[in-house]
Amino acid sequence: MAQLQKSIDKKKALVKATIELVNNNGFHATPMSKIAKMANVSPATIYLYFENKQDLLNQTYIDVKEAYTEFAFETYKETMSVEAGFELIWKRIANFKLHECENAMFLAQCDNTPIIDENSRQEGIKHLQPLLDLWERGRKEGIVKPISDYLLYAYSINPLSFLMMTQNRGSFVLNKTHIDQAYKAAWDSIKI
Amino acid sequence: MAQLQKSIDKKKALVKATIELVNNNGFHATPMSKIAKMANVSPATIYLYFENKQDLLNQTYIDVKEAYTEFAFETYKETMSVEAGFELIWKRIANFKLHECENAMFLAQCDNTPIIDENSRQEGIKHLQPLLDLWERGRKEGIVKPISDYLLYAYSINPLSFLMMTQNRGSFVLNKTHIDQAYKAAWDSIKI
DNA sequence: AAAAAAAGAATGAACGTTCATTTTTACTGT
DNA sequence: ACAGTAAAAATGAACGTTCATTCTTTTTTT
Repeated sequence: MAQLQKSIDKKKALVKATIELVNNNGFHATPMSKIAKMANVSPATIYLYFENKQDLLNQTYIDVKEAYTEFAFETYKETMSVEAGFELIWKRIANFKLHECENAMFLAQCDNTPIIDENSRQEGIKHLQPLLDLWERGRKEGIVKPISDYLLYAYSINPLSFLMMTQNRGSFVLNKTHIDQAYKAAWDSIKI
Repeated sequence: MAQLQKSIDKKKALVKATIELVNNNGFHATPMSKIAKMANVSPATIYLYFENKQDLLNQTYIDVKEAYTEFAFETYKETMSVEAGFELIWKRIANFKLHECENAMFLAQCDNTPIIDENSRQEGIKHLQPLLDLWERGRKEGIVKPISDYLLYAYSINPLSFLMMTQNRGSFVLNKTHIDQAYKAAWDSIKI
C-alpha cells in the first residue's frame, strides 16, 4: 500500500525532525514551522498527523521510549540466569544510550522537564517491566540485594544517562574499558 | 544601605519565581509576564536587573548552582580523611537534593536541556572542584579506584538525581534506611 | 471526476521587549 | 529638620514579532 507507506514516512520524518530540533534548541525554541521545514512538509500537514504541538511531542516521546526498550530487551530471554540477563540488558541499554545518542538525549530531556504530559510519561515507564521482573527473580534467588527497584535502577542503569550526557557534551570519550568498568560497578552495586 | 537591599530582594524574588515557574511549567511555558507577576514586579522592571530572558535564566542557574556547591562543601575540610570527607560531602549533597528539591529540580532541568548557555554551564561545573580534588587524593592514597572522575561521579553522585526525581514525582518516599543503603552503594562503587 | 492529501497564505493570540510616564530616593541649601 | 529638585527606579501600556493553528486553494490519488 503505497499511500499508507507514504503516510508512515511522513510521520517518521516529523518525529525525527522533532527529536533533532528539540535536542539542539530545546522545546521552547522549536517552532512548528521549523519542524515542518526539516521534514519537508507544510506546517498545515503536521495537523493531519498530530492534534497539536503537544500531541506531536507526546507521541514522539512514546515512539522513542518504545524503540529504546524494544532494543534493550530484544535478545533477552527469561530463561537466562539473573546475572547473564542483567549483563545483557545493561549492555544493550549502554549501547543504545551511547550510540543512539539523539534518541537517548531526547528521552533525557523529556524525563527531566515538564514538557511531556503526565499520561505519556506513565505510558513510557511501563515498558521497563522485564527488568523489574528480572530483579524480583534475582531477589528471590538471593542474588540481588533486597532493596527497592528505584535504588537498583538509580545505581545500575541511571549512571549511563550521565555518561551519555558528558560524552555528548564532548567532555570525554567512553571506550571499551570504561564500559567494562561501568558494568562491573553496576553489577557490584546491585548484587548481594 | 536600604536601596541596595531592596534591589537584592527584588532580584531574589525574580530568581525564585523563575525557578518555581520553570519547574512547574517548563521554560517554554513561563512568560516574562508570569515571572513578573509572581515576583510582584512590573515586566519592565525585570529588564533593570537582567539583560533579557536568557540572561535571567543563566543567572538563575549560576545562582542555584553556587548555593548547591556551597552547601555541599560547607563543613568539609581538606584535613579530613578521604573516606570521612566523601561521606560528608555525599550526605550533604543528598540532603540538598532531597530537601531543597525546588532548587535541585531546576538544576536537573537545566543540566538536561539546551536552555542554558554553554558558558553558564561551564561556569557551573567548576564549583565541584573540591570533590574532584578529594578523589585525586583518594587515588594517590590507593583508596579510590584509579578511574575517570566521570565514572566516579556517575556511580556515586549522579544516582541521587534520579532518586530525587522519583521522590518528587511521588513514586516513592525515601527514608533514612534508603539513604544509608544508597550511601553504602556509592562508597562501595568508588572505593578500591 | 470525486475524494483525499497537501500546500501556502492568513489569522489571531501571546510573547519579549521598549517607551513614555509616574513614583521613589538621595541630595541640596536653608 | 525640611522643602525643593534632580536622578534613579519602577511602572503599565504599547509595539512589533513570532508562533500555533486554520482556511482556502491546489495537487495528487483512486
